[in-house]
Amino acid sequence: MAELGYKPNQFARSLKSRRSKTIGLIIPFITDPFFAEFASEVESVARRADYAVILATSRDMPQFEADELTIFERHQVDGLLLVPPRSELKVVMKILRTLSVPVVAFDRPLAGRDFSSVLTNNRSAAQLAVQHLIDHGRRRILCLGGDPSLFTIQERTEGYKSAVALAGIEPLIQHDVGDLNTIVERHITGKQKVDAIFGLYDQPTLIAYEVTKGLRLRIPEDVSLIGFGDFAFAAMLESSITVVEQPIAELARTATRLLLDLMQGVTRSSQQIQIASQIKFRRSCGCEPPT
Amino acid sequence: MAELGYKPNQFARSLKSRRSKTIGLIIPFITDPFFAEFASEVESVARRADYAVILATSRDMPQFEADELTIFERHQVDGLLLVPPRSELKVVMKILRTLSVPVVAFDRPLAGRDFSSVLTNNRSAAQLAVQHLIDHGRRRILCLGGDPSLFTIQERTEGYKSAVALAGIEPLIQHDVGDLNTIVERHITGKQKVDAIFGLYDQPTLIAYEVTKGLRLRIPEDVSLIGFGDFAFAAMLESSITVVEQPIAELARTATRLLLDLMQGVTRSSQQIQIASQIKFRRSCGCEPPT
DNA sequence: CTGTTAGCGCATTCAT
DNA sequence: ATGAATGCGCTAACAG
Repeated sequence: MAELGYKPNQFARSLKSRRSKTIGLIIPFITDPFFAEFASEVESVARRADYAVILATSRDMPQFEADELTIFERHQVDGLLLVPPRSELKVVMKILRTLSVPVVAFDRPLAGRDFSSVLTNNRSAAQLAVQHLIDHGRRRILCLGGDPSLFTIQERTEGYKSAVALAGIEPLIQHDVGDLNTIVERHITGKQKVDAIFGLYDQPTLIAYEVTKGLRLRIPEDVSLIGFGDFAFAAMLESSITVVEQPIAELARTATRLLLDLMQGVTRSSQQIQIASQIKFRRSCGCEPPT
Repeated sequence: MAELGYKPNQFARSLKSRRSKTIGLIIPFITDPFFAEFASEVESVARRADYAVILATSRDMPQFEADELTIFERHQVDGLLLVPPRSELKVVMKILRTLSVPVVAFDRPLAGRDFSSVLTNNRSAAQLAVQHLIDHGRRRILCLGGDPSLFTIQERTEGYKSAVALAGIEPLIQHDVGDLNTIVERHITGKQKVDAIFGLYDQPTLIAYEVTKGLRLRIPEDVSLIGFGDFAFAAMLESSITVVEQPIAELARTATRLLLDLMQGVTRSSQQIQIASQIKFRRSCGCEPPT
């Protein structure tokens, strides 16, 4: 009979079943390549399970997030995938608790331990990366960039601290304060010259690279460089940049599947899943990677 | 009374009103910075008008697009914003016509002239950019990269052709065929050396830059460079890259507002809107831009 | 101007 | 097995 062009009405169906076949996705910025790839995978997995994805961006502002949560509440999403902003407002947590649908936090945990989360090993991966710089004989390692109020930046910074502490090296940390170009320039030309830089995310990594090259210093000979987080151009640069590569697609698929499982009652209890990031060896650390 | 925590049920409301307060957004790839910024603005404008955005990615495959359209149909989106894939399948056009909601095409037009669209002046902006290279005294200008089956690439290529034709210069076009690195290398070192490159989108522009720098040629002295489409790193590179800057945010806001107007019946007839891209002068073309 | 009611289209129950 | 009836929660029409 469907040949007569019968189309079930989703509204009526939802009214009855109380399910919208929709999941909500809240990320800080869709223009950040990390979150863009995340969103892309979420959408792909969700659609295969016949769920539509409603997108919202929080700009890392808890108030925005709260607004979006109420929108999702109105639209009756069946599940929620979100990257929590830096601080969890009471408002937000309250909405999350009243929201009667499964929630999975991505990239950053949610305060309460009763929420599921899918994270990567920021701390140990950062430690390994910095350890690698030390193995290359580096002793003055600058830890560069990042908003220290973000969970991931905090964790990576801790990893850096552990690595240098183990080697008896004094930590040297410059988070996002003022102009990174100037900061980098000061540290690679001053009397207390730095011989390696660990970029806490893609932006400072690239700045470190460009400033160094611009001052006619060699990478990795004069300054060795590793960044946290891969980015499209890292491999294309003349001295290709060694990075900690986060398995974004796998993280995203895991998070989405976990959410779908929770929604279908397959999994009941909340889960904290951690997936390891790996170092992607290229030239900037001092290794000659296999081609 | 709402203090007792009354929440209207969107399903029931939609069942009655026949409107979902939802718009559908189909883009080729959310991981493409151009479309990511587009999506970001769409979401922002839509939310201010109290509409939720359902995201779908077509991967530039008409079949994917058709699938997504049927999903949107089921979810009863009130309007549709899409970047049409290269060729319009009959299937797709048929669905679009049966879909009884307003449709706005973005970045690329839809075959039928009865669809609204918001585009930029790919052709004339490209022509101006190439003309600018010619004004810098360049005569051997390589037009590089891009899928020639895409509308935007075709238009930009036409702009290039017009500019060189006016100057009596032989066109030299290499679309995406094989390894761009090799192609660039051959063209800047061969006997028929190229003295300028026009990148048709960000990727080939950056490849042109890196290959040139890697071969120790100077930009802009040896090779002058302009790219179509700005990208985050273009301004950060040592020889900052002059680009045709598309007003993405404005394009996106215009498209979304047009869609909202169509949905609310404010605007009835379909509109073709074109917004001009501007050249963003930096160093790679040979200009010394004001700082 | 406030209060009651019918019906949106589906899914589920109950009767046949 | 197939078929008729009820209600999901809201909105709009209508009655008091």
